[in-house]
Amino acid sequence: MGKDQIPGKTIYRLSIYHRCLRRLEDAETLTISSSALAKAAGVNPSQLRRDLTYLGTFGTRGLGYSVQELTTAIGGILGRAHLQPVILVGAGNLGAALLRYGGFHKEGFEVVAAFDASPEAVAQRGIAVPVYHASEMPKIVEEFSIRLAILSVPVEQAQAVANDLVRAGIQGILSFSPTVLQVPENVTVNSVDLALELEQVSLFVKSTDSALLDPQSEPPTP
Amino acid sequence: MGKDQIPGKTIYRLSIYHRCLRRLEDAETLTISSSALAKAAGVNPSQLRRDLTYLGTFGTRGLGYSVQELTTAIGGILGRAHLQPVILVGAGNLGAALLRYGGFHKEGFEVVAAFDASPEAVAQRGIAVPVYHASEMPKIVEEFSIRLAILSVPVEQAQAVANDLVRAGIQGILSFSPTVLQVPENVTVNSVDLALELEQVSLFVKSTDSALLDPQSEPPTP
DNA sequence: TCGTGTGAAGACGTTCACAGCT
DNA sequence: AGCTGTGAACGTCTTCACACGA
Repeated sequence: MGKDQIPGKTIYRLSIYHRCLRRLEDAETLTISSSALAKAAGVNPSQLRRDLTYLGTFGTRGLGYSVQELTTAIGGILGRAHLQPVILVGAGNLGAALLRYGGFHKEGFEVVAAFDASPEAVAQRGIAVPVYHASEMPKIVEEFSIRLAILSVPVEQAQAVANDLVRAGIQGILSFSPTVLQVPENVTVNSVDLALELEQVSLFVKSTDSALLDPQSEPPTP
Repeated sequence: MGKDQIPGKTIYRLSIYHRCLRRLEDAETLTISSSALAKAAGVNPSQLRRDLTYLGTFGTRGLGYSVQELTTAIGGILGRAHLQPVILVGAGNLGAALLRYGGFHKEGFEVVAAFDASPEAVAQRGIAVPVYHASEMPKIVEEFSIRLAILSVPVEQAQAVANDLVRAGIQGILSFSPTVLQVPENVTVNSVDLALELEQVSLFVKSTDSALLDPQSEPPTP
């Protein structure tokens, strides 16, 4: 089929642009230039323009882009029509915090249920989401046709629980375990390893005085 | 100076290899082949070997790598000699969870102090780290020569607090705010945007049936 | 004049494929 | 036979630089 697929990195940046644009909409800005938006998003202006060409032609030469048009165009690609349901597995320390985190909802996700090995213990205040025993997970995933899961169980259990999720029909996992999960290739895993991210910062800081590393790409300093 | 700098992406993977190797050490494995380690780390064997050439020659042809030697060699690059002190700013929902998170310590970091606008409110159980008022931050950063900070304040305050951190002498920031922080170029920022990461998973999941995106790079399915 | 859209160039990262050591 | 180390090919991403439109 069409060879005009959008590269993964562009998709990632489109999400960032979309965030910035929504903030501009709130500020009732009407138009913005590639360089201004690029600065807000922490990228090079050329890159921004290149990324936008995947959507078609939206800018007005000599003026910039219509904030509203651009927001709609990117929103169309990202498909934020309705709230995506998500489950969370492992309502421990980090998991409970994620349940209280408002950021997911703001980006169009609704955590509809949480699961834990001992749900009673999670009866902490401030958690509005129902917490079930882990054994109930497959039933609920099927009942509500849920495709996304947040995995925040201890490392030792991560692979086993991931297997359960895949078996239950989950197609995308956001994992917080410091392990590489082995899953079938039709399942998408995105791993956020908090300690590793901190380590990267630390390495690039040291690099300034020891000059051993290449201050490139990933850790951005915009 | 030497032109043989190690690329950022390789550094990132070296951290992953190091983790895997330590796990192998615990399991008392003596040697491992590039393909086995690559599988555990979720990368291509060629890539692993290429990455390792930045460290020199460590493998034994026909056999593989000595787990211990490799661990030491990578550890040397990553410089995990002693515990790095870190502060955390913003001990709210997510921040408090990070304070209780053991993963940082396991990777060689010690969160020595936390700061919040209302430290009294953070007098929750289970937090071993002292929590000070935000105004005390510069003093403590200087006193203990701290270079790294974890930033987990609400979005609206993120840039202002980041400015404070930079002014206090912090050189590396791990931020959890969904904004691009503007900092001087001698300061490293690594931004972990939880909602964005979840969104990426969602987009790559949808891509399987709508076939619009390029299932490439970033979201790994090893 | 200002800022977009884009060919072309360049830098970077990944993977192949195989020579060579054990 | 097995597996590393690496030249070379390939593919991807980024940036430059400038023509063109408003």
